[in-house]
Amino acid sequence: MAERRETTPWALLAQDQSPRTYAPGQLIYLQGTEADTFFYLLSGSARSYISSETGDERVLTTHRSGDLMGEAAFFDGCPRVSSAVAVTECRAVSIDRERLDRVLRAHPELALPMLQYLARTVRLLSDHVDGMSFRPADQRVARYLLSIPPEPNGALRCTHEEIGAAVGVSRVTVSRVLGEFTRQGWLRTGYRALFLTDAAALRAFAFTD
Amino acid sequence: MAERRETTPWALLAQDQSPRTYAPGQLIYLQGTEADTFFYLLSGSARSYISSETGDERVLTTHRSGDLMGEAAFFDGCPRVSSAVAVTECRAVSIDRERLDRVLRAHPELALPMLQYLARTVRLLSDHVDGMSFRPADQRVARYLLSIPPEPNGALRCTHEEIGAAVGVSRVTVSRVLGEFTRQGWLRTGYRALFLTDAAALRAFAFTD
DNA sequence: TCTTCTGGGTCATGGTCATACCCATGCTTG
DNA sequence: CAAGCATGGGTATGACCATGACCCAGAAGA
Repeated sequence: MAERRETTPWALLAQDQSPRTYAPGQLIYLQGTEADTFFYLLSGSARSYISSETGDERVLTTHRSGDLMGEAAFFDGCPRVSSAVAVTECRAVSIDRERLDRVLRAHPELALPMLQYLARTVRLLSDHVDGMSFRPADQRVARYLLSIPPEPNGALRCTHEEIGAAVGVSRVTVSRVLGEFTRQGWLRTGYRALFLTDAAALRAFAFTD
Repeated sequence: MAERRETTPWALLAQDQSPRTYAPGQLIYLQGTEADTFFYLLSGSARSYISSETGDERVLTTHRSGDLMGEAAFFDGCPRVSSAVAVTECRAVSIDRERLDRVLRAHPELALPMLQYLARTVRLLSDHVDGMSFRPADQRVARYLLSIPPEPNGALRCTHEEIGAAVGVSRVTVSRVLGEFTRQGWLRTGYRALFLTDAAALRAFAFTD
């Protein structure tokens, strides 16, 4: 994950393109709409999620600066499978077919990293399927906690609702599970923040059968 | 789906490669192992699935001739996320990094269809996540039935176990759901086969909220 | 300061589905 | 034709988790 923070190959895509700024909470693209562009996120973070007709949402991933967004739907030419919203203020350039063709013709070596990037998305989604098929709610929560990049002071800044949306359980269940973890001495809760006090134990729990 | 049956761009990958034959049930690659090749399926069909430590299996997709297999793990260089086994007798060529590099250098126009193919995999997995997050078991089963290519006589050749593994429910639940569908007059059951007697009604059920 | 809002904790209730049995049926092989 | 085995189907039980309801605490805004 960390190596993606280096200069990405996507810089070539963004050349001469003026980025657009998105305010926190602003929609970047909407599930079901035509995907004639994809995005290269220059700064900020954004969430992509799928939503049901009843309004339930399932967060697929949180994109950070340097990531691509919406490439999958773009490449296979079908409607967007997910929506994306800015979490923090974001700057992103959008790339259309004409531009991609041009850049890819000029820099064919870009194809491999793009395939690699798309493959990572496949892996991410496979993990979701694996989790929902085989892991109970508490393990899914544990794994999600371990996947969040902590703040400098070690705090995991997230609400129960967010965790629930990410792993596919209700807010209530998250609350119950976190209570259990606290009782085990694996974490401590602050206001809208969590602190792992025994990450090793939590990890052991998360990855046992 | 049907257009994939035409001549695929992957023929270029297979040139001068001698295909290997897999007997029905034979393992093609194993979840968790290193992914130093991927496969181009020339004939037959194969299933890819993820499995838990307890032996439960979740079928992700059934590959047919003309498909690629195992590209995702190959491209991001991590262990295989799924296993694959031959369903019928299969012929497939395996492509390693050295060969891919060579072909891609000679035919850069191959990159786009590969991106497109990988993107379809992303969509497929997103549908799995969507289904498991938002759809009850009976709708998932209905959708799966509608997605099976029927035999010439209209029969859907599948066992309850297969259906269950594909949509992530137990054999028992499949049995219960199919019983309900039969009672509704939407389908008729034969030995190891199903016949849709009112596909329209089933479709309506499958795609209502 | 008072109000409002959002996030968090907890309960009872119920739905959904897995598990573990059991039995029925129809291929299949000796 | 018989035995054997795999598949299909039924049922009771219980685990798991969502739902709706309610209350509380801290933050934010007037």
